[in-house]
Amino acid sequence: MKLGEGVEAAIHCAATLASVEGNSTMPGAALAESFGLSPSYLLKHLNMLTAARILESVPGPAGGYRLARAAERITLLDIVLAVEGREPAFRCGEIRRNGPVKLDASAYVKPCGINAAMLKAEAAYRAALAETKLSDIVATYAAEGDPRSLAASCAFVERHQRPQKPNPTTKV
Amino acid sequence: MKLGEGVEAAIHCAATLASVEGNSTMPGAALAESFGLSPSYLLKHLNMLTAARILESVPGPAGGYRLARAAERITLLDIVLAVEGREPAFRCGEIRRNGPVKLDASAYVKPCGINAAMLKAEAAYRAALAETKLSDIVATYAAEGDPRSLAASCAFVERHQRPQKPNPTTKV
DNA sequence: TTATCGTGGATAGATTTTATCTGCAATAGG
DNA sequence: CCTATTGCAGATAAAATCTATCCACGATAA
Repeated sequence: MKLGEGVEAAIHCAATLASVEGNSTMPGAALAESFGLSPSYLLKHLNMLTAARILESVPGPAGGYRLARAAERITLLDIVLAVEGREPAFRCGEIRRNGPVKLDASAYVKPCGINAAMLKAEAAYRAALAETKLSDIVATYAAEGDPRSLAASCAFVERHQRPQKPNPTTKV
Repeated sequence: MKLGEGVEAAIHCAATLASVEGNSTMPGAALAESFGLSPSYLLKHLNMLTAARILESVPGPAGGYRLARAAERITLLDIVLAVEGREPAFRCGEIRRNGPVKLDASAYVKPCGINAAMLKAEAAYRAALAETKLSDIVATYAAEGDPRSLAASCAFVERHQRPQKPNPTTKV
């Protein structure tokens, strides 16, 4: 069981974008630089977040990314599912049917108990992720993070964020 | 996020071995046949279970595998960790340090909040897995499974299990 | 018009997963 | 002792996935 590195990048980027003021945006290249990531590859993950309506993107110069809704309404589960996909980690192959004795399909109408137990555990995992909001991450960082790190992040955001024209159609 | 297919195979095999009487064993080839799996590959997973002291193996003709302890004392978590490894699914790459501004390491003594949140969710996952015992799986199967499937499984175990000499050193 | 930005597709290298085979050690039974 | 069966370790390789890069394209602010 393993999560791709994109999850870590996506959460960090989303947390950074939560610090961007108003409807300003931040270019993907700046986000990549902010965490020492490959820009081309990070865009793939940011794209996943955009497709999942977690981020909004603005093309053109002075464009970039911003949160699609308030950080209070974005959970870690939203981000993880957007990047890793919505399929459960445990996929039942129904190998119980593959024995030497072939039974009628009616013998397997009841769901596999092993699958049920695994999915139940995964539901607990997702519930825990759903409990943590992006705003919690940011708040914890602001409250407990090192002041130097905090100052550096704020300066970086300040330097790279770009104000947008008020746009009625995309306005929150 | 994905679990290997070996997990499903391992749990099914362990559940099957829970039905073996006394200290009898069942060969890996029989277990593979029981679920239509590749024998060579299944042995790899069974080996993981043996290394984790979940199964015991007996070499030689009339040898095979059996549970190393009672099914009541084996949880799904034991099996999942044995097969998939004990490392957490989310691995923090500390990308927060990789920005353009290099800070002293002392700025990062506090653990990354994102990592903490992800590991907390994973702890919930593991706790849920730890709550389910192998004996629960078997009991549910016996109580709710289709009688035909149940009968076929029992017959298969009956046919392939092999009694062992009483061995004081390995005795439970 | 130009330069900047996001999007999508093609591509390729690295890593992991899945699977097979072989030789080896252990051992029950003759 | 001999043989057949079984588990074990290692090499190997095919397949899938993850990571990473590049380029052509459309959008748009200045």
